[in-house]
Amino acid sequence: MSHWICVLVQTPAHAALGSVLSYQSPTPLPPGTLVRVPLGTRETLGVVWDADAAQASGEIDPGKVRAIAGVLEGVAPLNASWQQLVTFSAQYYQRSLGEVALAALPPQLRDLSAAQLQRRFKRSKNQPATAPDCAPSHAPELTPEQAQVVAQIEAHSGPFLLFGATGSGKTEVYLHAVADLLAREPQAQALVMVPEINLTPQLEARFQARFAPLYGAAAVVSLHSGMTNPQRLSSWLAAHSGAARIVLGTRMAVFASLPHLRLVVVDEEHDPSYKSGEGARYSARDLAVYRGHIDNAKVLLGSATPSLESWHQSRAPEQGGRYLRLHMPSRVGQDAALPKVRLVDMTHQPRNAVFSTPLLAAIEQRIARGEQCMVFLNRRGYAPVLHCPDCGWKSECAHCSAYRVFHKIDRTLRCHHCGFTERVPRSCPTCGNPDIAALGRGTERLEEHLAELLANVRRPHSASAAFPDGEPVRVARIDADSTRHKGALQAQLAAVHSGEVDVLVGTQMIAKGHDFRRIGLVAAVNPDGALFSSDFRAPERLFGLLLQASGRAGRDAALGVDAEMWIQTSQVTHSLYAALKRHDYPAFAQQQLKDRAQAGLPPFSAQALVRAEARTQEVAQGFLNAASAAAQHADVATPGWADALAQVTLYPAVPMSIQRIANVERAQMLVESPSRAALQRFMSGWQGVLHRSRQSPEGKGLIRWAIDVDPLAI
DNA sequence: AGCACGCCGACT
DNA sequence: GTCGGCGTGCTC
Repeated sequence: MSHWICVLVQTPAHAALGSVLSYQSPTPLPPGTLVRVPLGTRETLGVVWDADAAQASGEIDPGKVRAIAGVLEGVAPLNASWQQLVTFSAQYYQRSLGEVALAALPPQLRDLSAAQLQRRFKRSKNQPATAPDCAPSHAPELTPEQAQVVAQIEAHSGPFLLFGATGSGKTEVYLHAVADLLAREPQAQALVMVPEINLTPQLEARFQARFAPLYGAAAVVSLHSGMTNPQRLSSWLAAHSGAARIVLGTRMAVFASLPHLRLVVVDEEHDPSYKSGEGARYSARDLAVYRGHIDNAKVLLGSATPSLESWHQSRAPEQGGRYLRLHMPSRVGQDAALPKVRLVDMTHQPRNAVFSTPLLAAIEQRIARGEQCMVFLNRRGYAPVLHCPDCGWKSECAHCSAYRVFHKIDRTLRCHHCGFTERVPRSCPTCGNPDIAALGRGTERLEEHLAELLANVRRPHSASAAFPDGEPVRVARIDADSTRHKGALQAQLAAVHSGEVDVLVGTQMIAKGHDFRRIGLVAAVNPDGALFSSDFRAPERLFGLLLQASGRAGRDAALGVDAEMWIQTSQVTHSLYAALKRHDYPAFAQQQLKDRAQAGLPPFSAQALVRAEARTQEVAQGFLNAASAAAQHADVATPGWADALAQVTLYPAVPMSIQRIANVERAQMLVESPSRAALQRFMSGWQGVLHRSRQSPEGKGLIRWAIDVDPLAI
C-alpha cells in the first residue's frame, strides 16, 4: 500500500518544473515532515506539504511518480504555523513555495547526508542542557517611563510600536518583556531581531548576562548569516526543539521554527536591512507582524525614528491604526538630555570648505576637555571620482554606469558595484596629463584632512581622560573598508572605548547601535545630498540616520548635559533640519505623510517592481513593456483578475538608477495600486504572463527578471 | 539550479 | 585512442 504525497523541493523560479512535486510513500506523512527525495539523478531535501494548499501542479503521469528516499528521523515535522508563514510569504512576495520553504531551513539540513545528520542529531541530543547557575540576575530598576511601557505590553495584545528616543532604554524594555514572558510561561519562546550582524554580539552578551543564570546558556541562541553552517544548524535545532527559549538574529531569523513563539521583538524596525534584496524579497519586519498574528504572539517594533509605514499603522485606533503606539521620550540617566542640534550655514563659509570654522573649533575644544568626537560621512573611499581638468576624463567603470572610487590607501580605483579594481593611473589615461584631480570626498580623505587640521592639537594631561598623555590627536576611521577582516570592527570599537582614539570618522556603520561612552560631539559634514534625491524615501532615511547618529553623543550622563550634534548644510531652513533640531520626529513624520498622501505614495498605495536584466536596455525594457501590454488582454484564471487589473497602474519600463552593472543592462517597471489586495491579485495573475513573455520574441536575450513587492528603493 | 548527455579539439 | 570543453535538456 502506497500513498501519494506532495513535496516541496528547491527549484529555481524560472525552471519549467514546478516546486511542488508528487511522490509515493509507504506510510502517510503529515505536512511539515522533512524527507529526502530523488530528483533526477540526485537526492535532495523536501518538505511534505498539504495537497490542497499546494495548488496541484496539474496532471502528472503516474508512471513518473517515484518513491521518497526516506524521512529525516530525529526532526519533528514543521508545525502548521511555520507552514502558514511559508505559504503566506510565497504568495505575498510572488515566489514558489519550494523556494521559500527550503531557503527558510538551515543549509546543512539540505546538504548533509542522512548519516551525517543522524550523527549531528545524536550529538546535540547528548549535550546536557547546561544547568542554570544560581547567580542572581541583576535587572536594573526600570524608570517610570519604561515601567509604564512594560505594563502596557503586558496588558494589551499588540502589535506595539515602541517609539523611544535614542538612549531611552528600549533594550531594557525588551529584556523585561522577555523576562516576564519566560517567567510566566514555562515553554514560551521569544524572537528578538536586530538589523545587522554587527549588532548581534552586543545584544547576545546582554541577553546571556540576563538569562543564562536563570535558564542556562543554551537557552539563548543566535541565528544570522555570519555564523558557520554547523552553528546555524545547531541554533536552528535548538529553536525547533524548544530547547532555546530566546532566539536572537537578523532578518533570516524570522523564518526560524519556533513552536512556542509568544513574543517577537524587531529592534530598529525602520532599518532597511530588514528587507531582503535577493531571492524572495521579504520584509522581516512585516513578516514578524504576520507571524505574531498567526502564532498569537505579541509583536514589539522599536525605533526612535519609525518607518512611516509603522508610524502610520500606529495612529489612533479610531483613525484606523492597528498598532498600539508606546512612547518613551526621555533618556535614561540623570539629566541626560538629548544632544543639542546645531546647524552650520555652509553658504556663509568659504566655498569648498570641508570643516567650517566653528565646527573645527568645537572639535578642538572637546578634545581639550578629554572628550571624543565622531564625524559622519556616508561615502567610503578617498574620493568618489577622479577627473582630468584638461580633457574631461572621469574615472568611469568600464562595466557599469558609475564612477570608480579612488581609494588612496591602496592606490586603486574601485567600482563599488561590480568590484572592478585597477591601480590608479599616474596620469590621465586619455591625454597623459599628470595632474588628475580627486573630486569630492569620502571617509578616507576626511580622515586625512582632519588629521592635518588637528596636527598641532595635543591630548590633554587631564586626570579624567583615559590617555592623559599630551600626545598628538588620534583620528581613526570605521567603514566597510576598514572592517573587511573578521574581528576588525570589534577591535576598532575597543580602541574607541579605551580612549585610544580621539576622533572617529566613519560611514553609517558608526551611527548604528554601538554604545560609545565618551563622545560629546557628533558631526555630519555633508548630509544635504539626500534632500534632493529622486528616491521619495531619502528624507526619511536621512532623518533616521542623523537622529540615530546624534544618539551616539552623550550616552554618558556626565557628558550628556552639553552633548552636541553638528550639521553642516546649505539648507539651514529646510523643514527636515528644523524638525531634527527639535528632535521632533512626529512633526517630521506628519509632514512626510501629508506629502505622501498627496502624491499617492506608500503607505497610501501599494507598490511592486519588476526588474529585468539583459545585454541591452532595449531587450530589458522590451520584455517588460511586452508583458505589460499582454496584461491588458491576457486570459488569466485568477478570480477577480479583471477587477484587480482595473485598480492597478502599470508604468512604462525605465532604466534603473544604475543602469548597467557588470555589463548587464537593468530596467524596471513600477506597478502601483491604492489597494494592496488588488495589487496582490494582479501580481499573482501577471506572474504567469511574465513567464510566457519570456518565451515570446520580446523575451529573447533576457537574462533574468524578478518581482520585488513593497520595494524600498525605486 | 544541478547534473546528465553529447559531440568536437589537444594530450599520454 | 581518452580527457574535458560547455551547449542543450530534463528532473515528480
